[in-house]
Amino acid sequence: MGRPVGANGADTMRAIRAAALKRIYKHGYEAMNLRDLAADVGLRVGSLYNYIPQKQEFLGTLLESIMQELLDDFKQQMGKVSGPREAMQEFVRFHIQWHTARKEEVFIGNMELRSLSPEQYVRVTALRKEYEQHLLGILNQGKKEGLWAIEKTAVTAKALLSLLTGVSNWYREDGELTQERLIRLYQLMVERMLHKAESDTSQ
Amino acid sequence: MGRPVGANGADTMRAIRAAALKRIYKHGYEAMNLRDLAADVGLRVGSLYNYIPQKQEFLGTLLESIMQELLDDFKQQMGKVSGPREAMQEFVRFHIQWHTARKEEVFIGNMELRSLSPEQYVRVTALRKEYEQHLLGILNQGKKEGLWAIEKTAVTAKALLSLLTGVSNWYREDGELTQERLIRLYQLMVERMLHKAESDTSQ
Amino acid sequence: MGRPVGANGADTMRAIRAAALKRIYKHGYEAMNLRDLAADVGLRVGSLYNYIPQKQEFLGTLLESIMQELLDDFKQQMGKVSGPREAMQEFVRFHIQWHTARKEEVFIGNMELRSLSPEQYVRVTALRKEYEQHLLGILNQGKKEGLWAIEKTAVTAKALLSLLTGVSNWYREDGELTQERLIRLYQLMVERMLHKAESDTSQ
Amino acid sequence: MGRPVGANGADTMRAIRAAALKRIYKHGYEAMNLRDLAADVGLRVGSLYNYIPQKQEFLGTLLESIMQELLDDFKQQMGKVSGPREAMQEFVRFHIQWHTARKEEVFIGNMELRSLSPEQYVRVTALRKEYEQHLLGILNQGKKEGLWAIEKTAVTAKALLSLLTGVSNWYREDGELTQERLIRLYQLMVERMLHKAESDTSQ
DNA sequence: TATGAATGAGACTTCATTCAT
DNA sequence: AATGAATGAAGTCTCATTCAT
Repeated sequence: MGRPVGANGADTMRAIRAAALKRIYKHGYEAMNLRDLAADVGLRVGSLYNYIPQKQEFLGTLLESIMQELLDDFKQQMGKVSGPREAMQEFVRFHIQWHTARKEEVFIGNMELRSLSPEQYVRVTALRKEYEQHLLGILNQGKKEGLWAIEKTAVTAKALLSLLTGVSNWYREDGELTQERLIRLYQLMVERMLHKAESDTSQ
Repeated sequence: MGRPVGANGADTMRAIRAAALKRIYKHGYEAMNLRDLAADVGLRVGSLYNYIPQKQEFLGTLLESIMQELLDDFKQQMGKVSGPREAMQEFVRFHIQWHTARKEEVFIGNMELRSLSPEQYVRVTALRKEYEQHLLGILNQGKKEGLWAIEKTAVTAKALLSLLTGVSNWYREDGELTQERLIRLYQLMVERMLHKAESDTSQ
Repeated sequence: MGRPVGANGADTMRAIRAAALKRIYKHGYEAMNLRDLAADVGLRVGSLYNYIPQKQEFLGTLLESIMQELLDDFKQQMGKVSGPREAMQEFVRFHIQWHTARKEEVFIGNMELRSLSPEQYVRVTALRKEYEQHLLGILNQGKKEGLWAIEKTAVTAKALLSLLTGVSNWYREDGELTQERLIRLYQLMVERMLHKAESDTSQ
Repeated sequence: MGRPVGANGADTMRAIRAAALKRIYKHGYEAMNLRDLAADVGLRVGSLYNYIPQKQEFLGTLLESIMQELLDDFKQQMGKVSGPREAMQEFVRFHIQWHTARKEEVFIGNMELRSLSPEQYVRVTALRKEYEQHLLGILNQGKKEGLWAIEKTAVTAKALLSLLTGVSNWYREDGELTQERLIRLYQLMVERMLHKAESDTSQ
């Protein structure tokens, strides 16, 4: 009992977040119990409550902060691109980089929406939509400029997000495929997907 | 007590499966409790055990049967296609049809793998791989015939599956987009994605 | 596990109520833990939840039913009295009888109001007020008929209730004082308290 | 950290006592948690332990000091009365004054006896009995002098205490009834209650 | 003195599961 | 087959209390 030497609240909070991320990623929010989570960071379960108000609340803020970080990183990195073509290439690069580097965050950000309370759900999905809007913007711009063969931008946006996000499901950083090559492959696929070919019979 | 009029074992079993599907889809396997599931089909929780052995076992057979049905349906429908081009178009059609018609099954077939016991996991993922192998076969065939610009078939297969499966995340049958048009749009995208364009600088 | 021979829901429910009454009486609602309560009736704590929804809910319905029984008994027993004098004598008798026979109920009905949720509190105190109204009615009637020296009926009603209810705090049925004599003593005191004496200088 | 400007140990201790009084009065000793109590006086829970030894100990000394103050005040104020009649009038006045001015203390002094440890219980109830003895003394004196119609002084003492103490349950200082008038009303009631009337059929 | 960090005990509650009827 | 009654394990959460700083 009492305060152990070297205890530091901010560090512990970060450790809890990291441990929770891993556990939720592996077995899901419902399957993560607080006793194990506490043990991961060297605490007893009661002590967790010095850091989180409720398990449910914790999930909400976790997901919200993940989406917020994604958005922040995105805005920072995408500031200086010029045309839609370059923007799309950059989008692919950014999305894949983030979704391979932050695989766990991304996964639970997609999977655990169903474990949120209604209020939390609204907040988190609002951030997701904001991100999607950026992609839609690029597509619309390119379509307006006549660059791409896009039938319905809304569908294309959904398709692109599925395509790119799927990477996090199978890509392993320690595999033979380097991240740079992975990005190049996807940039190519996307380029082709959007390309206006003569053979197109669309519409 | 006693058997109510009109009750039929097979019907009840089907009702349980359907109710479980809905509940797992909405809030996950862990969040589905047997009391509620029983209530869905007009039973008390104890009576469920006349139909299922254990909650965990039940999940395993549920997922396995879903994958098995997918495979069976696939084999039946894909029997008569000739070349890889036609095969790919058919694959897109089949996958989207199944993934929109059986949205709940598909979703939990992807999401609840982590709730399986190791043995169950092996069995179910084996079926998933078998399905993926069919797609890989088509891609390899097309590549061999020089039809498509494919850098790495493994990556392309993963990419295609993400792309197509993603449909189930957002498509609503009651929306303005008909299923036929949806399929056509995706067939186009896939065609373009695989298309060997002159401008391609790949490899 | 499973259903033991001879288990019967209604009996168990009654036993739980009785055991709870005793425990709350002795140490208060907050100090009553469900493990002990369950043990009192030969159950494990989880089994309690086949009978009660929540500890808090349980308290609410317990108090409500106590007050309701008091009211029901009161109405039944007081049906046939004629004038206010007789009514008052009967009221004293009834109140003391009930408050000595049902000492535990009475005590927690008074003490645990503070442990109720706001909604529960409203419901229970409404019943208490209804009971008090009956006493007020008798007092007003007697005052109208000029029988008694009552300055403020509201104050007198409160005073009488304190006086009579207090009995439950100290009276022991196994003491030397018989219940009949106790009642007689209080009837006398009340009679004198209300008596219009010549020496009265009031008003 | 460190001692805030203007803080004073004795003041803080008083503030804690006052805050505890309010909380225990409202929801009971068990329902008062030290975190909230600390917050009431602008402290964190750990700091409380610079003032109190244990929650349980604290309750004991609190109740003991309340009863001691009651006794001290009583002795001081009742020193100079002469006969039993005057003494009784004074007793009523004193009791009501104290029980309306110190409503919270009085209430918890009555209610939280059950939360005391056995040793604490003995100490506090000894003080209560001492107070009751004073009332008994007055009654016996009056009975000896043939002033009053008292069947059993012990019962009458209990009855009087219930009657008078009950005031604290409903009297509001901001109501229409002044304290002086309240006292007068109760003095009258008590006088009548003890009065030897010709109509008395007792004994 | 005050605080932040920790703990252990124990509370309420949920739930899959069993079994006599 | 269906139900009511029970259980044990485990989960979330609260709280008095301790102690290094």
